[in-house]
Amino acid sequence: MASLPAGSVTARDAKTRTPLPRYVDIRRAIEARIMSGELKPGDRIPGELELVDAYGVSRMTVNKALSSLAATGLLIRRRGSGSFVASPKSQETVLEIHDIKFEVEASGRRYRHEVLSSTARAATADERARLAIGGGGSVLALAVRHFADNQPFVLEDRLINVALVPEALTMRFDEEPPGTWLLKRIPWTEAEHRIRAVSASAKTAALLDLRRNAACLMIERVTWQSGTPVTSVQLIYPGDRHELAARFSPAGKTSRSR
Amino acid sequence: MASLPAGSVTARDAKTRTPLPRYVDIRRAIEARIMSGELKPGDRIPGELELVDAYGVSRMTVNKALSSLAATGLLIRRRGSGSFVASPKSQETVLEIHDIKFEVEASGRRYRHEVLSSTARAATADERARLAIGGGGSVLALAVRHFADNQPFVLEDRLINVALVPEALTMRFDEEPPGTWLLKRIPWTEAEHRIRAVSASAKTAALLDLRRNAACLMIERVTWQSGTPVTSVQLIYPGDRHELAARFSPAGKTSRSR
DNA sequence: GAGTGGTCTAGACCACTGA
DNA sequence: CAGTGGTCTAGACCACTCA
Repeated sequence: MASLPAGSVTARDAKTRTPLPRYVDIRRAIEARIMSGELKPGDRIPGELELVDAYGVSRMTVNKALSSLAATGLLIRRRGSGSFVASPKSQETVLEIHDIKFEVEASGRRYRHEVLSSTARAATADERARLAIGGGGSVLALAVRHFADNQPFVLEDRLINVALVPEALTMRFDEEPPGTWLLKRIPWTEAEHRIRAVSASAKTAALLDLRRNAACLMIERVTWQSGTPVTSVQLIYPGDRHELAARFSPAGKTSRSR
Repeated sequence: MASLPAGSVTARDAKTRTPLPRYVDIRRAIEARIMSGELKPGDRIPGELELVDAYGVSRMTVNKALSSLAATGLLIRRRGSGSFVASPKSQETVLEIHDIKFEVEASGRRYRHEVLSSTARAATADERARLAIGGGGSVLALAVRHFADNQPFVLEDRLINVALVPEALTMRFDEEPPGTWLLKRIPWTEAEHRIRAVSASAKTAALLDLRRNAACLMIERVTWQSGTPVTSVQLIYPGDRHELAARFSPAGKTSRSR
């Protein structure tokens, strides 16, 4: 362990309940050097062995600190050459998209939904494109309206891949909305979200109790299970009654949604 | 090392370039058991020591596999009791929000911007609220219009905390838009995004070359550096010309934006 | 070839949960 | 109490990069 751990024995003994793990200390120290501008994008940071000396810990511990910094995109690590401060190319944020029932109830309002239509049929060309399933596939198409305290909250337009979830055909979805049911029923491995703003069509406006052409937030999501499409859903929220919020810090995975 | 590693020596020797790390093997195996429905939300998965036996690896390796599953939210780990399959409460997705110049050029279009106005002044009450700075703070308020191939692409309305970034006052931002400059200049530690749909005001519509009341996607972002607000920006995109897209798989951090 | 990061091991001590 | 996960160590071998 060479000489003494050089300067920052850090605030471990500052009577935190359980002292911070050493790797968190180290991670924060490096973060701070980046945030302060001492280390700029592209700069090389000390190698693992140097940090082992500097902090008096084992290499695994340093590695854990650096790996977690790399995982959050603050560092680029290159085997054979070193670790470098990443140049921030984008703001990343974690969007947490909740189940609608959960979302409504979390805001203290009463949840209710109604199934507007439910049709099992061969997928149209358009639907095959949305779900990315081959020809001959059949789908269950559902339209659902969700309410919060009796006010229309969101319109749901959903396709379910019947080949993968045949039980869906026997469900009526009047107790539990299809999204909630599917979430419990089928674990997903991949999801793709698209978010955009659209003007309410006459029909949408009527169902959501809006003026025609009112701005709406549209979220489209396609969900796969190991490459097989499970479901595709289009959610239309009244623009003035809903927002997506996400908070993100590269250090500690935080996020809040509403 | 007890008896032989039980069954799955896995596909390590299946002539992949570099064989998969063992912890990835193990992570995938457990993922598969969750995806297949064999393990359902709330179920307890084998303890680390059992997995050590089952896979014939050291405990650190098992720990790495399980920790990464916990990090992506597939598992809940509780010291003293065990690891459990998480009940998916939300769809999480990583939204990658790029610098506007980068975004436009990535789509193969020519980028251009113009500064519509630039004012340094004491923050109004409203602005103090947006930026969450105390009274007496002063801000640089900027309005910028961004173009893609000479078509209006997005309107930017930005406040910069002058106390933190005084150099901003001397910048004219006609070479480089303020967002790009700030991103390089000030590293951020926290960001909050709000996304909603709004109708274009008369002024917005004129600037973006839209009908009045056209649906627009509005992204608001506040950025902090260790608790101090850096900048707040409001971006208004024409709803029919822009969408946010994000792809996410819990296993391997992927995401795509446009 | 020296230095880097990626992975792995076989131990260890601890804090916490549950019976 | 025995079992769990969280952390840590002091080694090790490897693939890779760069001078």
